[in-house]
Formats: sequence, structure tokens, C-alpha cells
Amino acid sequence: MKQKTLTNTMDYQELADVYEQLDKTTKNLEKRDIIADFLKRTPKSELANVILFLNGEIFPSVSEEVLGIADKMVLKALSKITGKNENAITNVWKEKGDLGLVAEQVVKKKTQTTLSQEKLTISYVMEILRAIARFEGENSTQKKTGSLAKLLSSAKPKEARYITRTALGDLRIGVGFGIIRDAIVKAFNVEKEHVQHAYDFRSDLSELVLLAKESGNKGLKNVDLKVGKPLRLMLYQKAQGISNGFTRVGAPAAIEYKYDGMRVQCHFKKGEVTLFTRRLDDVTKQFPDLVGALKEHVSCKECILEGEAVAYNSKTKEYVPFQILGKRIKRKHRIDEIAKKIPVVLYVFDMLYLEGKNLLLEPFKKRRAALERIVRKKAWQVELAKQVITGNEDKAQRFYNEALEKHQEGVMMKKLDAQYQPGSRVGFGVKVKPILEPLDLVITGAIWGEGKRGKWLSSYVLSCKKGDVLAEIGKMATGLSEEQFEEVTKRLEPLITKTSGKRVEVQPKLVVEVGYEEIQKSPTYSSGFALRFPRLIRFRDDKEEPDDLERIKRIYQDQKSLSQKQA
DNA sequence: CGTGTCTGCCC
DNA sequence: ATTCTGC
DNA sequence: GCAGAATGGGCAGACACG
Repeated sequence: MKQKTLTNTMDYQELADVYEQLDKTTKNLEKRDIIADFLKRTPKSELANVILFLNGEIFPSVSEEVLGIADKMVLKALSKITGKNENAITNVWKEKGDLGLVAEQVVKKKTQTTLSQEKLTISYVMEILRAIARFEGENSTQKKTGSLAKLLSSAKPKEARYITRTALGDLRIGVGFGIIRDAIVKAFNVEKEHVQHAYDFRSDLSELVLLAKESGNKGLKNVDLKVGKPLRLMLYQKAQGISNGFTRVGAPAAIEYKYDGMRVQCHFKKGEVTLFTRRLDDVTKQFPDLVGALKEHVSCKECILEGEAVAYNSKTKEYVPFQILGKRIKRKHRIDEIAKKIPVVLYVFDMLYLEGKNLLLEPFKKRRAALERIVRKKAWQVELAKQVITGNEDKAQRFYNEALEKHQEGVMMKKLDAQYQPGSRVGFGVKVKPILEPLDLVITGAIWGEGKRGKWLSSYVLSCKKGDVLAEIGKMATGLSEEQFEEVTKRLEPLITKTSGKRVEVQPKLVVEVGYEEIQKSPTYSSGFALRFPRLIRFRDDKEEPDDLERIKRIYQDQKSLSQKQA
């Protein structure tokens, strides 16, 4: 113990023990206490690493770097360690429902045959994982899996479990920012609201935890909104229809179109514009057209505003499906070319900062007014989100119908005097989307689950009828209670006709009613269509046959003709 | 050099 | 994105 | 009500492989 303090390092084993304790309890307060105790005894030099690791991260989320490892790469690494092929490892994976547990078993077996083991320190594990992230170019897959295999080989079984889960970006210990925040509060005797505040404006746990330890409340409070640094977005909960929406946000309320595009936070400073996504990634390079339009049509020196970027067809002036906008989001090459082909219009709806003044605590209607003052509307480039303010249900309903006719997702209903509240909170604003007519589809395959669904077939391949045969139209994995997962697994198991890896094919017996947001064209599924956000509505044991592809085509066409009515 | 696989990130 | 679950 | 877990389609980029 003394030596550790001297050298200012900490063994990864200690972290692995903490992970295991966290894994064992479902009680959030216990988790908080375990983490708080650990943070208190973590040397300052390891604190930044430890807090990231506790959150399952290798880089702070504000960093542009990513690890580039997921399940297939882990399989390769485990295959290297054991000398077994990936299929054999996959079979163990299927049984355990967790690659971390597979790695643990692999290392346990190996340890019996090897002797000396050096201790891994937290900073060493971090260093190796970050080095793995940085391999690129030819043979980088080899290098990545090789390094991971070596790291796992030098780990104790329990360490291997959590290193693997960290590499996969999924610790599965029931710890997220909420519990980490409360642990920081307890460990360093600071106020919850200040920790949350600092996180909302920086999203960097490493920076935050050091600040809490070194400067306490004062330091945390001083973290402020800074133009050019993205802040966490306000998120809206779902309401069941307009009437329910009014109940939730009060009447009158601001009602706006919910556009089907990409959320963008725009920062203006010294003539420069920076664009951030919902996850605070910088997409400025991807949208030079948007940057240009904003510079031209927004008059301010410094401001932060938010909007939804929607793709449209430049000739017909029709909105195009989200899939098309998707082509632009991760572009790195020929950006100008694609910008011409797939133009976007930004519908701005909120203003967070203007000329030195933080507007977050101002009521929404004032923020909107500020927005209206500085944005000069330019059709099909920068416009204000279409809005009405009303407390009248009929008027609101008509506005909602109009949004749907124009093929947008629905409406947002916003409390007029609500502040801008990062994250998701009750009472500030809601989204209202329609429930479309569901489809009856038959389960033709399934995939064994992970983690708490490890014992169940937990994702289901769905098919429709295409003449005399069946055609796949996607997968569904939500909308079921645990009881229903159990039941479906029991009913599907006897129907299995073929197994490959974690995937099975089953006789087409079980018909389910499936809800979704939209029917999309699919390059993946044999029906040529797929569902956006599929979920189980109910079982249709009264039915033996799924819907026909013709019905799906019809619904798809109806969607399209609706969208063509707009403009 | 074309195609398939994997990963991360939009929704 | 959606949905379910434990606290 | 909050936080966390587990899962959907599809896109571009990066790399492996033949």
C-alpha cells in the first residue's frame, strides 16, 4: 500500500475488484458508495484514468479518437490466445452471453500453464488500449488484435473480463454518469448540481473529477458555457398524443414541426462556425453548405443556436428520407460534390447564447424571439422551425396533421417559460409522433442475446409473404417484457432448423404484430424493405400467415405520396 | 483493384 | 432511435 | 421519474482478401 502511494500508481486488479463489487449489487446507492470510496483512495495521477474506466471509456467523449474494436476483433484476439478458431469461441460466447466472461475463462485456463505474471497498473492498461486505438493502415487489424491478445494474456482472469468489456465499450455493471456523478459528490464533498453543471458544459469526466477534487464547488461552478465548446443537448420525452402533450407541458404551449433530420448545435465566433451533433461530435467539415448559409443569414458576432438539418431534393423541393441525409454525416471525401447532390435546409428552433449573454435560463419564448431577431430566413437554406403557440387542442391537432402530411415525424410541444435544460427532464417539452398501422410478420430466425438477455433468444428475424415464399424485412428486439423473452425462447427452441454461431433459423410459426415509425427501402433484406424502429406490439397467435409484401408496398407508397403533397 | 467485413455513429 | 426494469 | 441496459436500420470509411 505504501509503495503504491510512493510510485503513484494503482493496480488494475483494484479496479477489477471494484467492477466486480458493482456487478454484484443492483442498488444504486451501494454502487455510489463503492465508487466514492474508490475515488477517495485513488492517487491523483490515476484519477483521470480511473474515472474514464469507471464510465467504460478510454478517451473522454469529447475526444475524436475511437478504439476501433468490437466483438469480431475480440473474437480474433481470443482465437489468438487459445489457438482455437473463431467459430469455437463463438459457441462459448453463445453459451455465456458475454465476451468478457469468455475472455475470463480463456485466461483462467491459460494461467494454469504459465508461471510468472507481472501486475498490470491502471495507467498501463490505459496506455495499451489507447495504443491499440492508434494503429492504422495495412495490417492494423493484426496489430490491434495482437496487442489486445497480449494484454489479455498478461491479465488475471477477472482483469481480462473487464478489459474485454471495456474494449467492447460495454461494462454492464449498471454504472453510468448519474451514479458516477453522485459518487463524485460523496467522495469530494461537492454539490450534485455543480457536478451536473460542469458535465453539461464540458462532458469530460477526466477534467471534471480533477476539478472536483482540486477546486471543489467553486471550480465546478466556474465551468461555464463557452462558444466553440459543445454543451449537452436538451432532450424531449415522448407524449401520447396532443392532449397528453398539453397535460405534460401546460397550455398554451409552443408547438413546432418535428423534422426528420439531424440535430445540429451551431456555434458562431469571430466569423467562424462550428457544427456539433447530438453526441457532440464535430461535423463542420461535413456541411460546408450549412456553414456558408449560416454565415450569410445569421447576423451575430457570437452565438449558439440549434436546429434540425433536413435533406431535400433540389429540383422537386421535396424532403428526402433520412437515409439520404445519412450519406453526408460521416463523409470525408468529395464533400462538396455530395453537398450539391444532397442539399440540406436547417430549421432552427432554439438559441442558447447571444453576444456574451447566456440564454439558458431565459424562458423558451424569449429564446425563440432572440432567434427570430438574428436569423434572416432564406428558403431552403436557413429557416425557423415552423411554430404555432396555442392552447387550443383542435388547432394543435390540425398543426400536427399538417406536419404529418408534409412527411415530418410529428410535433414538439414546448413549455413557453421553460429554461434550456440539458438532458432529458419531465415537464420542459415533449415530442408527439403517430402510431402507424402495424404489420403482422412471422418470426423466421433469432439471435441469442447478451448480458441480461444472455439466456434468451432476444432478437427476432421477421418475414412477410412474397407470393408463395417468405421474404425477410428486418429484426425486432424491443417491446417484450422479460417474461415474454422467456416465453418466446421456449416456443422458438423446438422450431430451430439450423444454427450458425449465435444465429438460428426457425420454422415460420410465430406471428407477431410489429409497430414501427416508417417503412424504408432496404439494401439488406430480401423483401427490399425494412422497418425503422421496429418493436413488438403483441403476439398474433390467432394468425398463421404474415402480411403480404404487397401490403407493405402499399403502405410505403402511401408514405411517399403524402410527402409529395408538401412543398 | 473490386468486394466483403467490421466499426462507429446518425436516427 | 424504442422499450423495459430496478430503485 | 431517473438511469441504465439491450436492442433496431443504414450510412461511410477503413481494412482484409482474393
